Amino acid sequence: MSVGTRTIPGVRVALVVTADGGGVLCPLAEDGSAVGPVLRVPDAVAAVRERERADRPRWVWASTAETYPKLLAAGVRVDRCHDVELTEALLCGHAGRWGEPRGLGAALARLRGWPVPPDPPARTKELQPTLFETGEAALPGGVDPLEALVEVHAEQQRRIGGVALPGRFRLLVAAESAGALIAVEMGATGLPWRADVHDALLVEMLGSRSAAGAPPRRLGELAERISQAFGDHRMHPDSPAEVLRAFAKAGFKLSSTRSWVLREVDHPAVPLLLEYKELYRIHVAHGWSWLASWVHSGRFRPEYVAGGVVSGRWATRGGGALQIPRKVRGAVIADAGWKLVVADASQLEPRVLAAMAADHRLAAAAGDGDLYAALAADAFDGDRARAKLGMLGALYGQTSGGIGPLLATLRQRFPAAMNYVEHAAQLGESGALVRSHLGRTCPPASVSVSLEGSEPAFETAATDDRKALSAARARGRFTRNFVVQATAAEWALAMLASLRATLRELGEAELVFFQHDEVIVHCVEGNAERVVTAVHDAAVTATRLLFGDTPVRFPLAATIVDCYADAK
DNA sequence: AGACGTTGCGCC
DNA sequence: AAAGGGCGCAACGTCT
Repeated sequence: MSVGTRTIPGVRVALVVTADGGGVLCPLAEDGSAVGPVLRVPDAVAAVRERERADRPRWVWASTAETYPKLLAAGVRVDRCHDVELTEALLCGHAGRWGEPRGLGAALARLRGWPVPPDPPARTKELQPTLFETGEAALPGGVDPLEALVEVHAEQQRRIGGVALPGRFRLLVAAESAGALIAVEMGATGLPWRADVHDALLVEMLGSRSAAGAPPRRLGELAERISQAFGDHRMHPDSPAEVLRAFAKAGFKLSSTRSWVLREVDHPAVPLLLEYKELYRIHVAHGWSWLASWVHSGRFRPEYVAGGVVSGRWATRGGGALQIPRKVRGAVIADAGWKLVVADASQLEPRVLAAMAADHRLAAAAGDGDLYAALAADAFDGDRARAKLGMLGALYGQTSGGIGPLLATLRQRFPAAMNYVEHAAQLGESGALVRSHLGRTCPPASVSVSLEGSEPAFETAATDDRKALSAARARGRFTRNFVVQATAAEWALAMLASLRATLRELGEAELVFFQHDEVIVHCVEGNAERVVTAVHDAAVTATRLLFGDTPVRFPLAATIVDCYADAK
């Protein structure tokens, strides 16, 4: 079937998919102006497939999360897109108007000075309708969806050109949009997951399953022994309140039942409780009911939410995909004849800081090996644990736990890097906004914090001052970490997008998992070595895209394994 | 009963 | 003396 799209010029193509599966397309120039006629086709999927085959334009659409699953379900993958919704959120954030409705309807309303409608509620996987939906419902009556899309996109391109560092922001928009494509693809592909192996792991840890409603055998036994340790006082070990009461009866006043609090208590129930907590956690969070809800046909298919975290990290909806406990990773096993390539960026955040701050001394000290070991040799008398503690303290704004001397050492050895995070913290404390390397902007403080102007008239004033100071410090820790975490997320997205492009050329290799600084590729055995090379190349590409010719190295450790648990 | 906040722990 | 960033999830407690 020919829809004639090959003849349409334009590096971008705006696309609206209508409820009946038809499509409306319009070729655009880079600046968003239409450079060809609007084309109506009866089959949007076929039109996209054909145009993609021809010259892989950048698809401009309202929402990747909304449109792409349907294309993908029909077997159509696209190379690039511009996600209007995600871009709108980035632009609003950059302008200090964080959290405003980001949908096409809202963006158009702002543009035309109309009342801004709220975003339609996010649709979850389970609630996906069977037909295409284009967000038309979110547009005021009488507005042509394609017209709205083209108009908003052109305005976005203009706004992008007006930010302080437009080149970087363009990269951010491209990376965010690529991330949205990958999130949909990865959610559809799923992570190879052997339910039989998972079940065996659970039985090994928790004991066999009991009758419905009853805990697994070992959990039940532990609960029984815990009760005995409290003098046959019947209790639920998973209820913090009951545990506190039981300890109080035994003469221990505890501030909480956190494991590090329990560890300090000399009582026979403590080791049993600690073991119970660990197993109970596995049972409720990644036990048999998780397995039944989330693993089907040998795949764990979580729903990834690109741009779901303010720092640009992904979130997930359901399944807890970003918190897979190490103890169940043994169930992640490659298909027969296939391998897993597990790659993670080593100490990504300190390296990102070194690059952002152009701290050549930190770059040189880090090299391309174990950053903390190198730092330890360089400044901490070989004590790697202290080097790591100090660096993480600097990134998170920690001051307690006796790390003061460590921070002092770092400040002395790497002033550029330390000044960078200190400055970000000061900006946050004074109420200013901070941005990532590519221009993602932090949200404003929800409660405005003012250090000045408090009237010390009553005795509560001192308390208020303390509260305000504490809130300002918390804000400073947030902005301090934001600049690094958000830039690390950008590096990871750029790496992922580059890797995806290479894997498409390679074939028989698919991205199956991504978590902040770690990626898993599932590929035929014969491709594994090439995938490892692709991973390393992607790291180099991402580094160059973000930081140009920085001396900072971003090693990406990749291992070829059959089972996720065997990596690192 | 349902909304919402808190606790505690999993991951980075 | 303390003052550790970002999430998701399940269970519990409180309010409505």
